[in-house]
Amino acid sequence: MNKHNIIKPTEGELEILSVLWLNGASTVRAVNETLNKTKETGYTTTLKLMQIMFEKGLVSRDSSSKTHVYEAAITREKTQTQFVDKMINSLFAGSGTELVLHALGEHKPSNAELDKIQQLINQLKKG
Amino acid sequence: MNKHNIIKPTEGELEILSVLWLNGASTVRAVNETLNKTKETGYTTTLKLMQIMFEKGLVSRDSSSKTHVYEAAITREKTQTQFVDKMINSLFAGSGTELVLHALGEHKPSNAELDKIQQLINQLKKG
DNA sequence: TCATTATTACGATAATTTTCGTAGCTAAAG
DNA sequence: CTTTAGCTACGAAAATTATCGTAATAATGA
Repeated sequence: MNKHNIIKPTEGELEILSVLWLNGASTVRAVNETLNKTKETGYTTTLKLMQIMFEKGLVSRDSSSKTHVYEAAITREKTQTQFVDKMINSLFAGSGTELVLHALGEHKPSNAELDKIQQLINQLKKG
Repeated sequence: MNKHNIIKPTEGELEILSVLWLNGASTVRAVNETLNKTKETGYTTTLKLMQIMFEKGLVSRDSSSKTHVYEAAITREKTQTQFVDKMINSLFAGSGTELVLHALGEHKPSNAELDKIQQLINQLKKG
């Protein structure tokens, strides 16, 4: 429907997308099994959700063989941006910096990771 | 119901909480007017939502006078943590650092803000 | 060929969230 | 005292999301 995904995945859809991003193209059964590691879900429930996602354009599928193979049709990066933006606006008064400070405070990264962040900061300062 | 807010506000509820966090205790009318600056919403719609939020414990209210005055019952900070955690898990493979890097890349902060972030990083490295 | 198995399609239902109309109450204005 | 205006309560409906049972279909192997 919408060429440029203004469609915001629901929470359930996001879980499925996560699996697809992580594992690549997968059958419904494979996705369902992955989901069941953390959350009990019926096969047809997952199937139905993925069919709806197909209609919405969130996933594509190869239906050449009986067992369809689904693939994420939106990138992880775009979706991250979509959600991060929404959250910054609704919870951090529009300030990305606030979000960064909050995240750093809550999830203490290792020194190596801190270095990586610092590197990006230096780069941003120069640019 | 739940002593420690495991209750996740819906999107609509979050918008109302944002107004309450920003403006402090407010009447339904005041909240509704603020909401209408960016989004058309009927008065009774906002009222009903806030009543439901009261039942859920998301807001408290002073009903001593006819016109009730509502106040956020959960802190912005706790809610931020709740949503940031969820997002890190569902969209950033559990890595807070990834979220930070993404946010920095998308929302280029000013140099002053970058300094503030760097300061926190240095502090974390030492601690 | 026939029975078994795995899969999709379809539709119905439940659960949740959002929206709004209307009634009843109260205070203030006249 | 009566009318008017604004507010809450209540209930119902619409819209969205999540769940699952069942039928139809195709593939597999005996």
